[in-house]
Amino acid sequence: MGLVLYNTLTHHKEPFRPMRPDSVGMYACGPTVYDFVHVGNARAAVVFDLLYRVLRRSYARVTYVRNITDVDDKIIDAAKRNGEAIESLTGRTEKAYQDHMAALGVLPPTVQPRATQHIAEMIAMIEALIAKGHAYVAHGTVLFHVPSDPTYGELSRQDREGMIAGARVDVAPYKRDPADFVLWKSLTADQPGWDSPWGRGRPGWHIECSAMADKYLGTTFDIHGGGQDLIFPHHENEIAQSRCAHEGAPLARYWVHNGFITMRGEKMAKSVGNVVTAHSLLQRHDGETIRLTLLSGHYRQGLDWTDEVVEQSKKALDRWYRAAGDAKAGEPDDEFLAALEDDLNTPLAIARLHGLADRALAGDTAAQPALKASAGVMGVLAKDAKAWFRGGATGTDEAEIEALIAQRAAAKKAKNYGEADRIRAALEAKNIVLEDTPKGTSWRRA
RNA sequence: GGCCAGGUGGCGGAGUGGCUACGCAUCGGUCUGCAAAACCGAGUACACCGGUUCAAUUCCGGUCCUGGCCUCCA
Repeated sequence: MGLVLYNTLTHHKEPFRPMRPDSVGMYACGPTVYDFVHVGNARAAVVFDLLYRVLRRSYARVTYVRNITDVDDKIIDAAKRNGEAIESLTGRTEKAYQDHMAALGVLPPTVQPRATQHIAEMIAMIEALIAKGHAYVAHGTVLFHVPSDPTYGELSRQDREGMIAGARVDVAPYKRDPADFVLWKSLTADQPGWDSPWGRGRPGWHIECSAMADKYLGTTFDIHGGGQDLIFPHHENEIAQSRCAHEGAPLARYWVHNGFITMRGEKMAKSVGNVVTAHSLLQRHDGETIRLTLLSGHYRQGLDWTDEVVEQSKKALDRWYRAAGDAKAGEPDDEFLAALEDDLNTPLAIARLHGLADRALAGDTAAQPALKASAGVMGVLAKDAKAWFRGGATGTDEAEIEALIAQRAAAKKAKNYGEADRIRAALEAKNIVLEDTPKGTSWRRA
């Protein structure tokens, strides 16, 4: 079969063929580190992590680059508000991000470059753009001249008229064209910045991705990913900068964009005030539950975040852990893999996992290793079953639970079912569920 | 206004020109002291209006509605 991906550039699903037979280069836009990421940011990370995992099955070398944006107005503002040094804020936020991603089963990318460590590369690219007539300097600020790139707008299918008609275009007086955007922003001496050929300043938003992608993946690479809201202007501008700096060579061959997380149908965003952070969710749910919820809908569709969908994912994982038992991972199921290779059709893949669980529960021992391995490709079912059902601190001592189970067994033997049910209810109140089997009573945390 | 996605059963959510998606919830049953888990069974869907077709939820056109982007944004 082989992987098929929907390419935003062409609006079609296309068979994925890398530039080189055995290696793939992929870039995904990472976080701006000034605060905890929300579920929407987590979705992007999980989606591209899944793509990374799928690619690694078929290609010997996959280079996955995910940047860390550690220079930005929001960072400077947040640091000022906190009375904290910028490096302190970005350092501790990045640490939290790495921890949260690990909890969600997101593998570390091959490279996680930081913007502040690539200022020289950005300056070099800006100089090249000026030399080629695609950028100009105005009052210490360097701007990309959009009309100098005749193919501008290809990704978002926006023409310049459309852009300018948008109410929020900032038509600064020093711009030659309303659509021109900043490559290097001039700053006064007291603001955090770097020296450059155009004076003190800091890079514009888009240039870091172009410069770092060039450094780690080369002029043209295979896949570029990000959230749908980055299509315009961020990715459009990245494309323009890189192509113009590289004599027309395209930046990326496949563009992959994930849909949004919504709350009651509305986009999750700080400005709306409806964000749920990964941090807060991880305090209430296992990372696998959150990850499966994020993958429960197709990545290009919107996903409305509710307690119900999280609960459904929890139940699915309970069932799979029960079905897989202590089996070691074997080979993933072919139909499952085919679903993932069809543009990451995770809902269909999940249906396949349910099918494997059915077989495993019916006593097909071959289905257990297949279930474990298949779910593993999706980054879930990675723990052992006992840890899944009994893990998590609830403050109830396990010895105490066993003692109560023994008491209940005695009561049952004496046909004192009132007492037996009382003990069971008392444990249930502590979130402990008992299951009587022919081999005795077992327990799990709900 | 321009551009881009969508509207599937109580809910979540795939997919297909004719054949049960799947899951959650619900109802009935098996099992159980009763539960839990598991299993069996039940059921309902494809926004609306036209068109193409032997046949459309699936293709085409139109209408209505929802969400996103239009230089903060995953």
